[in-house]
Amino acid sequence: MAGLAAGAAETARSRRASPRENGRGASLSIGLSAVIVAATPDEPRVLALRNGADGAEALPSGPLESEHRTLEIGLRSWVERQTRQRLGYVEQLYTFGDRDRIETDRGAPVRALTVAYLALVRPAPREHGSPLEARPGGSAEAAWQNWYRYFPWEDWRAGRPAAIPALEDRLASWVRAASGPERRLREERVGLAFARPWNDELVLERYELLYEAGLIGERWRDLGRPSSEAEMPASGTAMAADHRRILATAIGRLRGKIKYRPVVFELMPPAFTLLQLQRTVEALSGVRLHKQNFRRLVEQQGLVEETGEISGETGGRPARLVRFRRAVVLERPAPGLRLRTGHRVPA
Amino acid sequence: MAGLAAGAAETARSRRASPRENGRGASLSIGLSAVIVAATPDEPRVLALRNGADGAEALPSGPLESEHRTLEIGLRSWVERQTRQRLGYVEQLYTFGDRDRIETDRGAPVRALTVAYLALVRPAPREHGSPLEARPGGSAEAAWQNWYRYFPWEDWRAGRPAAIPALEDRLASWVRAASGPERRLREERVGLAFARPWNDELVLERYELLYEAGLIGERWRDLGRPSSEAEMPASGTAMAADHRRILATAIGRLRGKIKYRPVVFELMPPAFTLLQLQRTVEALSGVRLHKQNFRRLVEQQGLVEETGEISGETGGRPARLVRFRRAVVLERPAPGLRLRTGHRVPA
DNA sequence: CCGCGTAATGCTCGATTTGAGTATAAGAGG
DNA sequence: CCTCTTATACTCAAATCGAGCATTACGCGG
Repeated sequence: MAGLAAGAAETARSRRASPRENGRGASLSIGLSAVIVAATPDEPRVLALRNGADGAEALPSGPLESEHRTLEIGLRSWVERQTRQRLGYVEQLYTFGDRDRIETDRGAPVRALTVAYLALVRPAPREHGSPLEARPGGSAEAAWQNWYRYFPWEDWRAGRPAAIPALEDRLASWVRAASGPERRLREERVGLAFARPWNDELVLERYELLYEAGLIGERWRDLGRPSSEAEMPASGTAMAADHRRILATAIGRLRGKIKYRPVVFELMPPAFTLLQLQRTVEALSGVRLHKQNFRRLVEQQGLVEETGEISGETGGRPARLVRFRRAVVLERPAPGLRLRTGHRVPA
Repeated sequence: MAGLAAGAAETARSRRASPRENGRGASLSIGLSAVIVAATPDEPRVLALRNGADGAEALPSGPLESEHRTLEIGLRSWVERQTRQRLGYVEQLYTFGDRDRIETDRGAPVRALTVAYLALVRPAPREHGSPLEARPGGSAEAAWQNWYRYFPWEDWRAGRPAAIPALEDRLASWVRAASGPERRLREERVGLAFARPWNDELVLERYELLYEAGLIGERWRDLGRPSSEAEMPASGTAMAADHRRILATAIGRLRGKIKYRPVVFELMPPAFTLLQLQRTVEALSGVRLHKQNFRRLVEQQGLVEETGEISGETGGRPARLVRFRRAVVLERPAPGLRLRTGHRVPA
């Protein structure tokens, strides 16, 4: 958790503010990047631009400008200009600043500091359940992408992903390639990240392992060596710079957060059925859930309330439409703690 | 959670790198700040410098330098130079960057971006249980401070803090001072942040409410108006710039994190008794815990293991000394989730 | 109108976990 | 040996969980 491994990237990023001279001779640029997430009951989606400097897909990003009062405002305005997508829920993710996160400004190297954000958007009503528009409007290059395109090993909804065995094989040899304490360390990291039962939150940890083991395209690009496709079985689509690492951070954070904050509802339409909710959670977390217990949880936690309406679109028996019950935020301290009241003394 | 309220501060900060010109005319500086936490069974402590520009206490901080390969390395080196304190566990907290977080460089305003970190340090063996050295060595101005000095309303270990009634009174009038939807909003925010039962994690939310309501010294300083002490009943010691906000962020994060990650152990000596552990958790979270249930939790979760030794220092019957059981990280997905395995289908 | 297929919803039930105690053990100090 | 203080064991009802089975209600193809 503490500290991300260094992710090198000499790829130039477009649209940055012109860099400033650092008193000590190096240059510095500050960027804002956004992981913009939407979801249907089938697919978790992220907004990507097709215009990476090297043609790779990229996250919407732009420079911090002085007229932006706060970082978040800067981000919102950039995103809206770039993708014509209005942002609702926004939270700061992480600030990436390794020295080797370099871009070039007219040939001069520039240290790139990027403050990354996670944003959740609600699909237009008719889109929930049907595919989202591929083109969210605005910049012609912005498109919604199923995020498992970048992380095929993260989707366990239909059972163990086909990519896993090959990846585990390669990881095992990567472990064997080391010796002594380093080997034990690798062993432990792999064991934790790929343990059964599957831990859906370790998205970043898995990405970093695969990166270090040379199973991620970006790794070879960052090293300046050609990537031999054969070496990377089903390792997903590459992205510009370290955007895939940022995306991994976002997915892990979101998967964790839905378990103790009612953030899923930021992705749901105003009214929905319990199965739609369940499928959306499943899409995000990449695992299947037990239907009856899921509804029991949602209902007895008071997360939703009746709208009184009925959906006919189910394909089976019609379902009640419910909506998010805002009051729950005032009632539960934060659904799902450790240290329950039983550990506390009445005071 | 999404977005921090703007925290203004025209106080100059010392020891920043010289600012760089921003293409658009404004200047920018990047700082690293550290909330360094230690704990005894009695007191949660934070390392503070006594040398704020206006004499206020400040968090250790310094500029990002180009020779630092990563932000975290830069932070560590700064802290070690400034306080002679070696850092163990370090995690990035938040990046603060409101435009009005300004410092001045020879008269010119500079936008200050600060990447804040949370660090946990283990006291020297003999210090756990006895007071920490006031002077951690290194810079003569660094001193450990009980963090409740800055947040008197956060310590409920001895029952409702004396400061609370006055603060709630003042908050109630602040709520009444608004009307319409703004009033309802304030009402809800206060209701949530100060609800019974007390929610120990809402440290930042409470600080921001008190700040907005004018009950925090920094507010008046930031507005450039004299703070009438009478208006601020028991509102704690002020800090330089927005350091108290950063500290609030850190405390809230730490209080939340101990509930699902074994981070407390980063603050414990190698061997300790269960009561020492309990008291440390209580000191951090500011609430008292049920002794028997606390031990049951710790033991049956497998968080600790016997050392075989016995402590004589208890004041009562001698206690077993235990140590953190590292293996727990490999066993439990993350002690304390929602969505237990019962919601998952075997796949 | 019947029988499927597909979902929605209801309900059960043993196994754990929790919340809140009570009871007993083992030192130190007088 | 009495008291104070803390450690540690054990209890027990209530709530929650994990895993199912059973029933209901549409649309649709005959």
